[in-house]
Amino acid sequence: MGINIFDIAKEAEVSIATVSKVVNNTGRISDKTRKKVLEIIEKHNYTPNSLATALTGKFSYTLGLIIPNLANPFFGEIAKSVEDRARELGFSVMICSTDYDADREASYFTLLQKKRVDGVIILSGFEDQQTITRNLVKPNMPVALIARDIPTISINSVSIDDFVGGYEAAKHLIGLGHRRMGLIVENIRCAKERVRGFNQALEEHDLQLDESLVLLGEATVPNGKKLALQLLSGDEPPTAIFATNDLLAIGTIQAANEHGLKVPQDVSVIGFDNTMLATITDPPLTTIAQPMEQMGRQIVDLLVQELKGDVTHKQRIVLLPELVVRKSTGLR
Amino acid sequence: MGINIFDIAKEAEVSIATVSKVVNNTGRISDKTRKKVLEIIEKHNYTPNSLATALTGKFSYTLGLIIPNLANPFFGEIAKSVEDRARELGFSVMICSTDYDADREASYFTLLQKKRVDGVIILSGFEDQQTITRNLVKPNMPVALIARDIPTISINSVSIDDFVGGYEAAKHLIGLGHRRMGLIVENIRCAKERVRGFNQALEEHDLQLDESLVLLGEATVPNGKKLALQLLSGDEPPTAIFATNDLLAIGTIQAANEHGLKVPQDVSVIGFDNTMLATITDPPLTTIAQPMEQMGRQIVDLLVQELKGDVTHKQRIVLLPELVVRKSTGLR
DNA sequence: CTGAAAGCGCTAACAT
DNA sequence: ATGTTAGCGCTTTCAG
Repeated sequence: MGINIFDIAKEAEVSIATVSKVVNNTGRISDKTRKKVLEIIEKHNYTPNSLATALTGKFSYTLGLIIPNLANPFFGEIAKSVEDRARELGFSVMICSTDYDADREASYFTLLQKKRVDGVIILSGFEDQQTITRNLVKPNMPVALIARDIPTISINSVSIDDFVGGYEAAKHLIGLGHRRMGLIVENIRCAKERVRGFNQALEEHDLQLDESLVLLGEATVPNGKKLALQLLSGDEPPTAIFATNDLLAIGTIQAANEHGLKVPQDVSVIGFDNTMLATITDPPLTTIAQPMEQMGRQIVDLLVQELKGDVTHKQRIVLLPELVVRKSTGLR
Repeated sequence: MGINIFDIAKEAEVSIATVSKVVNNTGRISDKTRKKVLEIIEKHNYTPNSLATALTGKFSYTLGLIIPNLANPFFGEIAKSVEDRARELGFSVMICSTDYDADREASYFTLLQKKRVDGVIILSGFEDQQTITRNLVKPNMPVALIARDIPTISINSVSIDDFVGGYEAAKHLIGLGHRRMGLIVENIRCAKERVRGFNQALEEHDLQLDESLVLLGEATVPNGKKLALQLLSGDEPPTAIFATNDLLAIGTIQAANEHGLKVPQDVSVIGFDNTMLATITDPPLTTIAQPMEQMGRQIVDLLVQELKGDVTHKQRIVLLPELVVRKSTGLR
């Protein structure tokens, strides 16, 4: 194949060690030889084989990112930010879409080990403590969690305070005069935290959630629509609906429209995430914002610090979500 | 670090060659030894170091994907489909976001070479023939283009017929009685093809494009809005606007709303791509659909065929776009 | 059917 | 300041 370190060494009339040293800027090399070697390198457009480098050295400078589905803008934005930051720090990222398939998620663990990535960032579809613990912590591979958290294990993570997010959502709705709320909830742990926070605010106002207005389901627009329709066509429909992510909220708006209800006049809708989707619906979606950009950055920083050994203790960074008021919520 | 082929060989009381053979199912091994080796492998959860394998063997089983911005759903959907198919074929994908930065795009070429990926799929922000030719074709690295095409070089590619897409858009609008059209065009070659197709349909109907109604700009929602506002507040505003992608079209709908115009009663809007965004706007967007899923699949197939040497001749696959009529276009 | 040994391209002690 | 050499973990002839 291509040209290698020996070819350069020979042509420059030095040893491969010397070439290696000028390439990596290590050891002491006279300006003269350095220049000469650099010239030959330039001339042949030589670039070290990082597979060999990784095999020898400490790092492969590659990170794995395990994520449910890139086609979902929430994950897309996070992936983008992870890749951006990784690149700044000199790491490439290998991307693994699980499509919410637990087996696939597990098999990626193995694959990433084989590929000798230096660390793995997980945005799991589940929060199956078992899978993660068994597969990654055991082989002693640096792992970091993003947007999900497993409180029981010691692991670097960046997430938001879901409880507060739910709390804020409820407070906003209550402030607008709503008393009877419907919930559309994705079936994952963090969504349930949001519901807990929501409930807390309710209780503080002596309000109580009607359990029959809490619907669980997979996070897609059509599914949000289906569930919202169910909510809206009941005997005593809610005057406001909290969906635990933007996709579900958008489905809810669609359902309202289809049901002949105006948002927000007839029913208020509030989402969660603040993806770009929230800005393009009509009406634009009031939602609880997650700082996706920042989360991606920080998780990479944490992971890289860990694997470089800069920092020995693990961190759990919890960011605070923020209410973004647009036009989908209004006075009761 | 971890356990390696020697450890397995020792414990199984065979040579490393034997272990290698059972792992790769090559050579002839007695069932007895095979079983024994497999047992030890299982016991220690041994998994070969793919860096070493790649260093020796022919393939690294890794592909590079160069793409502008994962946060854009169009790219996200393509990335997902590429990753899915790659995985089915046993390849991982290294993802590289260029953010429409030519330097960054170029530097990724080099990086991917160093990492010894087996091939690269490019969805470039530009269609700078130079960059691609210089950096990839020269070092003899298999490259495939998706959603973009460079007619002048011999390279595997999957794209759609942009000309036909534009033609269809115009035909649809003309059929609805529109005569005065505005265009919002992303400043890349394929978008201009779409405009050419659009023009062709116009000419066939003895219509002529008013050049002052053709605006160029970067493909973002806010920018689409800005440009559309410009179009809409002119002396003789168009009755229909063709935006060369969904993002721009969404901005256009927003501009219309803000300008007090109803879509489609006062102005029709048609987009391009058919991302999930098109379904959630109000009104839902009429658009020209690209089969993103299929494009991703096919480009991976093409690239893998090429690098495995299964197929020697290059292919240029051109898919046909399809008009998807929703609610953003109506009778003049 | 199995094993010895020569690489793959590079880094990092250790000499010189 | 530069070179020698022993790995890194694996595949693959080539002998036996």
